[in-house]
Amino acid sequence: MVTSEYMLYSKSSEYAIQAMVYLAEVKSKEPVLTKNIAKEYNIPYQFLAKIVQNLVKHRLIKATRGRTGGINLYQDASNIYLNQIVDAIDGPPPIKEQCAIGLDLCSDDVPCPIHHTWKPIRKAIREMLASENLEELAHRVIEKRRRMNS
Amino acid sequence: MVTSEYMLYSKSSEYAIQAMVYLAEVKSKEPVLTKNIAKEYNIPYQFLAKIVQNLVKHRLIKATRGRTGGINLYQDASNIYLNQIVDAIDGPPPIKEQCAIGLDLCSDDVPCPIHHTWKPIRKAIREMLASENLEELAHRVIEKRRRMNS
DNA sequence: TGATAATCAGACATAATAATCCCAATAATG
DNA sequence: CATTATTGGGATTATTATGTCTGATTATCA
Repeated sequence: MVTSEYMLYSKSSEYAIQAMVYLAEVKSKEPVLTKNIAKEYNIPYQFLAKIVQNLVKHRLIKATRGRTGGINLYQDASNIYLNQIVDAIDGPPPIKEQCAIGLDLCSDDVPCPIHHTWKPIRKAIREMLASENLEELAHRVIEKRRRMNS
Repeated sequence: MVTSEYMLYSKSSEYAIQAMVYLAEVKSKEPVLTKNIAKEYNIPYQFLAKIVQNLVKHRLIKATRGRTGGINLYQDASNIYLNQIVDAIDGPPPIKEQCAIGLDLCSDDVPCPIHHTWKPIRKAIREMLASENLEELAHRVIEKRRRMNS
């Protein structure tokens, strides 16, 4: 296999995050073209268009149809967190905690072999996704650009 | 999509870990049947057989062919760590650190938007996989069984 | 030595994810 | 009102991960 790294979410979610960070970054009142976002981040346009449709359904993005159409954030960037995006695209996390090693039945009482090590890490990941909002992320992207061009 | 949880390794690696924990658990001098492991953990037999072949090539398991054949750990369970198994099946981790958000170019100097939050978590995952050895895991599986039957 | 039972190896099949295509619906503009 | 440029949405294709089949090879045992 050719796993690159630990997977926190699907490719679709990754693209969704990138697109929404872009929207937060440009802060445009005017609708932004999905096409342009796709070009900017090298995302296959048609594929991103599909993902955007999904984000619209979940009211994370609002779309304007027609000639001068495009997309915008549905609400203020500071109110949108990564986990909302991931949940919209990949679906919400499972109710029951999953055993990292794939053994069914795994709880605090009857833990799987790596339960106690894995649990705090999973918690950290969840908290990371739940604490990062688009406005912060956009700021950092801008900062990153600045550094790279200096 | 239907992502269940954060993916630390492929399904193949998961099965590989389960099989090797089983071997560590039974501590049999005699070769153990792949078929029995598959049955015990509900792993598709033919698929597990493939994975086992791979583990043999990477000298994590030794196989005995012929009528009384089967598989055993290549070395003592206390010397085998999870990351070795995952690396054998999924391949070693990438040289360059990957950006969790899929933006290329991401380093301590020019970090991606979630670089500082993600980095310590990734480190924790790596350390978890590098610190858990099969003997420990096997002990805990046995302990788990005991609790479940009481 | 033939029957049996295991791994080995490569081709094949299925399912999930990722990506593409095509056209309808919508809306601005000359 | 025709043209143009956008999103909407269903069908299709491509790629990758997962799983299966079949036969060869190896070794034991009656």
